[in-house]
Amino acid sequence: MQTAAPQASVAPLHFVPRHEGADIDGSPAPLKTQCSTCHLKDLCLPCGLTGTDLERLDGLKFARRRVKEGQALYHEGDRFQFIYAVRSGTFKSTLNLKDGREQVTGFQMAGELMGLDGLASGKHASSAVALEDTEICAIPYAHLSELAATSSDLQHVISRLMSREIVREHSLMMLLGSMNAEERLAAFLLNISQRMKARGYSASEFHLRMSRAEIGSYLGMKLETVSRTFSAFAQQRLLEVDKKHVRITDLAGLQQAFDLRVQ
Amino acid sequence: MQTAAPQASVAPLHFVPRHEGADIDGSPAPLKTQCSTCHLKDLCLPCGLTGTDLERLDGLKFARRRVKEGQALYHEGDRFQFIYAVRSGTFKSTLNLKDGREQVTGFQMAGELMGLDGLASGKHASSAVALEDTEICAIPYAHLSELAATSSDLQHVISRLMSREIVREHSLMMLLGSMNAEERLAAFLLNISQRMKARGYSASEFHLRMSRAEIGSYLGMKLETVSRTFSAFAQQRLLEVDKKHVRITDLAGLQQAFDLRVQ
DNA sequence: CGATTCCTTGAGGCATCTCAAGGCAAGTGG
DNA sequence: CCACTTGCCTTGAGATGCCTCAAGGAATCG
Repeated sequence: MQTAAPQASVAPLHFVPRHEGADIDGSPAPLKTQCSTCHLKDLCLPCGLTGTDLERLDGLKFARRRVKEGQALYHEGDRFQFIYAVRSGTFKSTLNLKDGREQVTGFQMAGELMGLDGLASGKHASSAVALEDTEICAIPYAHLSELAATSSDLQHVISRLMSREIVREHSLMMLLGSMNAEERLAAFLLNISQRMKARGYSASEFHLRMSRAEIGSYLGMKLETVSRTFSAFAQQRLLEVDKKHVRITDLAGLQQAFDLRVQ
Repeated sequence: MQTAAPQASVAPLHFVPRHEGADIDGSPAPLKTQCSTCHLKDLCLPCGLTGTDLERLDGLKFARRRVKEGQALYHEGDRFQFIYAVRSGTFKSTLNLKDGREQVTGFQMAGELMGLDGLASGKHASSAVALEDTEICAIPYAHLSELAATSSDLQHVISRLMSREIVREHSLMMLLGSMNAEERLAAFLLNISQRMKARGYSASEFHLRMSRAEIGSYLGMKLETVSRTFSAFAQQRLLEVDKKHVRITDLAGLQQAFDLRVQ
């Protein structure tokens, strides 16, 4: 699935086209990708910005790019140069374990940022792989950084986004540290549900882009346990499930399965 | 142990003295606390800064403060105003679970920052409690933010510190998601060992400031399991343990207990 | 010196893992 | 178009690692 051994990959621009304004597959794209007119602006980087700050963000030049299902956007160890914003589709972020297995550390949907972990050491600390055909914006960090120097509001937005990532991981630690299988899966589904809703999709019925094994890795359980827990929820009439298609029929009940532990 | 209900506490300056340059207990402190001359400058906020940037950081005015064992520096839900740097002693960061238990999300030692998670929403997302008598610097975020606007290097340092926190949590997720009890405790001890070494203390012999229950919460296991795993390591002659005092006698062996899984 | 807190250890239970088998859907090559 | 492969999911049965419950020891404190 990976196109290069994580440690061997050194070409920083491997997947990123140098020519702005065109997709990697050659199909035409807007000459200028602007944040201010993007339909994701309330979820993504520009979130919270208005007026001059938002206009200033339009000074940011970046490439849009398609990443096909199964392809990696970047690998663990790649040089950090870009922050990526998901335009469409879903990604997983993973760490590699010594024994060849992978640990999924997150799933990213439209409007969400990837790659912030690369800032610490200048190299990406995780890999990002598309779970379906996707489109992303590759934002040069150096350029974003320059721009942030001209606007404290923009700088604040970036800091806040990083902080949000920290908070997100806190709650995942809580999940991994103190919940049982049902609570974990309930928490996961409710989180997906919320994020779907925020993107204008149904909160109660959606298609999961990730496999049972990937959900399991993310939630710290085996794929068989994920499957059994789905079946258990179905039997409790909390949801209907057919492979990757999920319909939540009792949101309150699912909430309760999760709420038992969490504040 | 908590001096106020997490949600009820609203006074942002609750624990922070307004008069700079004096400790909370009235004992004299340097009139001006400067980063450039701090013995922790290579571990803490100034890490990586030199010359004019380091000098600029000295423009930052902040209070030093003692927090006694068991006292909270801030509570989950408190208004976010300061970033805190540990000058001496150890803290734990915790999240509150609905059932009254707590989840430990991290331990902070001298030179490490706390409170970055509060940026996301303007309220602290976790609580910080001293595990021994401690001293901290309370850095007003607004002020730091202003200063960062004048120096892209300083701004970069802050971003990098936040990124480091994200990376740290990634590895903890890996630990919680895919390791057994021995691997978890080995990883924990090796991490403490490294951090002690970085602070000029022995890497092989140290005093743990946290209880078995706190270690367990952090590592996602019960205190009895922590205790049993310590005993197992002692029996394998990897270390000697007497309550909170630990002496690692076979660092390589401990590495191996941990390395089995992790890259 | 009793109360309290923390740690250790044992015994038994249970949630999750492991191993295994089979079904279904999509892709592939004859 | 069909046989075959492959990937993913589900379910069962048994194993096991960690949890739960319980008791006792050691250190600390008022």
